[in-house]
Amino acid sequence: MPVARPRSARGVAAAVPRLTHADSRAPQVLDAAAALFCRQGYEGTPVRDIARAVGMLPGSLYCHFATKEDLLVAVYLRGVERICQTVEAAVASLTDPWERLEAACVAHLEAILRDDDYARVVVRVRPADVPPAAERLVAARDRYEALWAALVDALPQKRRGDRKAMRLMLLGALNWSQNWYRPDGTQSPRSIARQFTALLRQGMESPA
Amino acid sequence: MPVARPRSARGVAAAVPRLTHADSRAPQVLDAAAALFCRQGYEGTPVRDIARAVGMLPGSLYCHFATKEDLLVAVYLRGVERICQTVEAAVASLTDPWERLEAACVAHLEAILRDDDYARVVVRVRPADVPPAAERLVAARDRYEALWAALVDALPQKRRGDRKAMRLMLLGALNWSQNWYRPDGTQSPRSIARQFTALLRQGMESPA
Amino acid sequence: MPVARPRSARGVAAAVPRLTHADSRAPQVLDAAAALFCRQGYEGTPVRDIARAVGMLPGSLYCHFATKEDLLVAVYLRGVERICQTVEAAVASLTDPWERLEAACVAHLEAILRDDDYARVVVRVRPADVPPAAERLVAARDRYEALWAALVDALPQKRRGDRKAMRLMLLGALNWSQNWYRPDGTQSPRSIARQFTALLRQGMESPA
Amino acid sequence: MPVARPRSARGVAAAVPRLTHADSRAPQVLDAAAALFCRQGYEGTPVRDIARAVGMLPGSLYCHFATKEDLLVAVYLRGVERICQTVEAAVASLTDPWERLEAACVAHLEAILRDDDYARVVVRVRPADVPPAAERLVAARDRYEALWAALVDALPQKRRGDRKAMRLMLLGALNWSQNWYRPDGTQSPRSIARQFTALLRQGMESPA
DNA sequence: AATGAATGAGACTTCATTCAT
DNA sequence: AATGAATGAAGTCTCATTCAT
Repeated sequence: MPVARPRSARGVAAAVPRLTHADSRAPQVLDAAAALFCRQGYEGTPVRDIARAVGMLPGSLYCHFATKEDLLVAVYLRGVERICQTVEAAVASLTDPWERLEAACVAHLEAILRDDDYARVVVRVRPADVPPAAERLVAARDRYEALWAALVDALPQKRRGDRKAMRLMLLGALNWSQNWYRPDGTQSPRSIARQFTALLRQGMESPA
Repeated sequence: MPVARPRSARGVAAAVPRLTHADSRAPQVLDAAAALFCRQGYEGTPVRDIARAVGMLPGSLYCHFATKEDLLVAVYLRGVERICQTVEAAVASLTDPWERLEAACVAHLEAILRDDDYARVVVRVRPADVPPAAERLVAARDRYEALWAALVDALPQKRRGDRKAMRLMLLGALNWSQNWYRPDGTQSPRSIARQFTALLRQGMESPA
Repeated sequence: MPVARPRSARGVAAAVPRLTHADSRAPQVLDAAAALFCRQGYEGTPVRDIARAVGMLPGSLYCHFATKEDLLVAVYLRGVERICQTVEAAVASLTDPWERLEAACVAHLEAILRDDDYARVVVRVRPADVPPAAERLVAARDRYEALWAALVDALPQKRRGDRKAMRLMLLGALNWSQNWYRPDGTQSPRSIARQFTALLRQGMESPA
Repeated sequence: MPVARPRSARGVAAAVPRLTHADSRAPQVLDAAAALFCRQGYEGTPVRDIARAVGMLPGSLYCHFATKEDLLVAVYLRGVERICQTVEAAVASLTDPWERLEAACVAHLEAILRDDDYARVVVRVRPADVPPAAERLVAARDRYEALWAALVDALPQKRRGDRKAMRLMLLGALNWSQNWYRPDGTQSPRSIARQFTALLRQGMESPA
């Protein structure tokens, strides 16, 4: 039974950066959530951590997002949107199918390994971990994969094969790199992307 | 659902009606934990669920494992052990390097997609989710990957390239299939494994 | 979600964007609070619901009422005032004591079961639920009960008996009807009131 | 609600009141919940208060009841059961219909005003306050009311009238007394019950 | 080996209220 | 008069773990 708090004024100077309306901190919340979700996972991140990261109390988050789940959905959808744009931008000026594919791989890896917490969440969080939102997440992810399907379908293909299998192989290999990539290692996202693309193109048996 | 008894053989039974060590239900607990961890993840599985699956109360699990983490470690280590054996057995009778690789892929996929909850846990659970045990888990996983390194290194290679990249690509693509594989789909673990291997061997540009 | 405008007509829009006092939405807030308190109770009604019902934000309510409690008190007092007037008006033109009592019962029931959210709150909300305001609420309710005491005391009484008991019985039975009355049932507030009055007048043993 | 005793007999009480299995405190929890629900209502009672009343931590309650709601349901159902028994016992040795009715009123009032916290909850808590359990509560309450219907139907009736109305009037008046009864007043549950019954039997117009 | 009760920390969320704008 | 963000306390509930029996 929460009791009315008496109306005493609250002390403290105006030095505290009390924010104006225009300064909605929802974007900051989103950023913090993305940063934590991609590092600790969804279940592994208490809302309190997100709140602390932006200097709020846990309850204050609910001014901006109705539930923790909504927060994840917002991050995820934005992640899909961003990586779609990133990849599309990366291939926009190219015409050769293999060049386009390689550029997409580079962009994808740079995003999910280094640059874009939102995109990282898309790869890190399993939709099935958040059952009530799973459908929407999967739908979004599918949009992104459609983009890859187009890239793959554009490749010249000298031999019979399942393009779908190829897409699954490539994207799986790229995504899984989140599990082993270390930023301080010898490989860069770009170099990994190139190697994977080359392998896929020529195979190990091709002559130099 | 008794599974192969864990490593060490153990002492004799007492005369008292106490259950002998051989009757220990630890293996059942381990099975249940593997089944749940690989489906719901480590954090997503309450010990209560594991207990219920074997008809015990939560507290009773602690007769067999000191902590939930220990339980995970036990499952994980056994998972590595089993998939090592599975893959080794699959390639044992083969000599051709590519045949060996393909057989390994088939065995790996059948294990992590269908047959072996322990192995599935190895692919599903991130060591980083369980910080205090992470090192041991990674060490075990590395043992398994060494096996793949050997398989890959044995391949004849006509062109320069990073064999490590190839291993990471292949294994990543295989493991990631846990995220999209559906048992009721048109593809079987075996057919996926074959496609991936062929792609890696010949690339998309090779002529038929 | 504009609510029926309260009694007074409203002047024309001023040139100045500031609203005049006549424009105050306090009455609408009061109406919404009455509607919600009588349906969901005091504790069961978040201020947010009240705000939403009048198209405001929760904080904006505090321009009109210092606390949620004040809001309840305002509703409650007005409820007492209104049901007093309603009942008084209903008996004003009658002189026969039993006719007056019956008319009062009809008016009371129509108010608390159907017509008057404010009056309903008086019956629904327990003063003890709002300790700091309890005294004022009870005092108001007592004013209303005094009215009933007068109606009952005016009855001719052939036998000894406790008029207070009679009042408590009748009013209790009427008020409790909030717990079982269904608007779509076969009984109307009026028919219930008549039956209760008749029973009280003649008892079950009286001959027809 | 005694729980099955576990195998071993129990030693003497230790100084520390550590309880044995046989001492399940579920009944104490239920008692405490009944005591608090009937005084503060369901929503007005935090589980923490119930826990403190039995010297537990809030979380510990969930060993015995899955949710706060389940706790209420358990209290409520038991309340119905008890007041049914109380009233049935009170009328068992009587044959005269009016004597039986009066005895029932006395028993009912003594229970809901003084003796039986469980029964008080049945009168105090509105099923509609607990939507997911409302149906079960109403069903239980209906069982009790059926008992009253039988008592009322057994009355000799000299004039036409709605027995249902009579039951609703009487029970409503009795139940509402929870809102005004004060244990330190001049009236006892018994005296109230007698007055109400007499009024209902003879009405105010009957001669002495 | 297993039980059943209890713990204590921490999870997400709600809510009346405040306040600069 | 109203907004929108934030507060801080409190709410119900979960969960790994402990321990006497």
